[in-house]
Amino acid sequence: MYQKKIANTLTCGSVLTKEVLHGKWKSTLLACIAQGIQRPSAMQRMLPSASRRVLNVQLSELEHHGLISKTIFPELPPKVEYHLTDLGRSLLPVIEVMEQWGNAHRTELEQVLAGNIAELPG
Amino acid sequence: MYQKKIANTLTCGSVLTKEVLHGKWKSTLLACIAQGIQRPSAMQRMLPSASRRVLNVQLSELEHHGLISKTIFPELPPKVEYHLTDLGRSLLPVIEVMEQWGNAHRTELEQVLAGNIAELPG
DNA sequence: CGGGATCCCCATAGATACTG
DNA sequence: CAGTATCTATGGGGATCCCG
Repeated sequence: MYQKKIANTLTCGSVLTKEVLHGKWKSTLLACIAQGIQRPSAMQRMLPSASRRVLNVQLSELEHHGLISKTIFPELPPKVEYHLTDLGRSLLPVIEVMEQWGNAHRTELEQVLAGNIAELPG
Repeated sequence: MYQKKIANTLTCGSVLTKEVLHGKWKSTLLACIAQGIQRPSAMQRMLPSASRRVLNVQLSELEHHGLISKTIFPELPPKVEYHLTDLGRSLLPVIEVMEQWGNAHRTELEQVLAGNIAELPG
């Protein structure tokens, strides 16, 4: 048996995950929702540097990807809440790992990424 | 003490990590190198759908970010090898986690991502 | 309050061709 | 074999305005 090139299993999975997290605010949004920030206006207050449109776009994508669910309350004024789905919840540990690696190497990384990362939320 | 908005620790780290992995082929390249595929020509054979230029660009970025090191052998024909740095090696478990999540939910994800993901290496 | 629609910029990355 | 220069296309994301 040949070594089957690169372990497809290794590459593909991470590509899928990257695809799901692809978008400037997605991981942040998931973190927000996980913390109980469920309404669009609250998220916007959380992330002042993100435009409303982009938030909407990315929330739609997250919803479409099955990571979050959207509840519309037919009230006045309008009210919307987002919640994590099981799939979304299962992604949290992954984000947490990325989180920890990023924090562990923050010093080195910020030096090198300087300029690319204008505004970190914090 | 107020709750300090969103846990900065949670968001920032993952943003840094995402930034480092940002690029179509980066995680794949890291996986390649980790598996002992160290020469550009070999990587290109591995990833026929990636152009030479893009691979070079992304390898440069990885190098600049301190994840890999580049060794140039002053021979003829030219020979170059890339190796993981300690920082790069430390990122492998993270990729592995992303990998596993992606594989675990492959079925659901591929349905939804259909179209976005044209060609998975595998 | 929540959500489009439109316009515009720029970074990513593909194709191609050329140099050491 | 390795790397670079141009040109181009695509799409992510910012700003702004308007509608339920």
